Amino acid sequence: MKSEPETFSIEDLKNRPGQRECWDGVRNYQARNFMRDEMQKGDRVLFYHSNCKVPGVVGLASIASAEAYPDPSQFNKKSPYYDPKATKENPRWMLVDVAFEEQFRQVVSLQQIKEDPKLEGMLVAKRGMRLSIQPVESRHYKHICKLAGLG
DNA sequence: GCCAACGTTGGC
DNA sequence: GCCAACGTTGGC
Repeated sequence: MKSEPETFSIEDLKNRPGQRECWDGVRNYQARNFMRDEMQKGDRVLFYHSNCKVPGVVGLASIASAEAYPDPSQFNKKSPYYDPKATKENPRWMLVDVAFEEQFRQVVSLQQIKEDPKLEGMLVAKRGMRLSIQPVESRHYKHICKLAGLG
């Protein structure tokens, strides 16, 4: 899951009460569908910092909600994520809660990901891939953890 | 700050 | 339903 650290960083997640937060503001259907249809409580997440000095995976999180539920910010007129076409009866945007697990001592940078043959095919390294939530293959996940120095 | 790639919008 | 125009993402 990608986030711009200036907006919401892994440190922010770590410092939230209960070290968890709802992943609001996703306004892309494909990303929404991943949260709604693919994610289950306890699933591990690679936390990725984008649009920053060293983009890359900065730590681990996990899915903390039993299932996806409507993103409250879509109903909030004061929110930058407000969606006038969404109604409570027919919400358009769903989210999951995410819990902090680990912060890597060192970022596994996008450049590292691109250069490592064992990470070949990772979506995040593909040209033009902007999707903010992406599936990660188990072998890629494991290798990222290894690079980060985790057992 | 540039700009390529992509997603969404809306006129027709 | 096509597609041009526009807005956003995000690496560089």
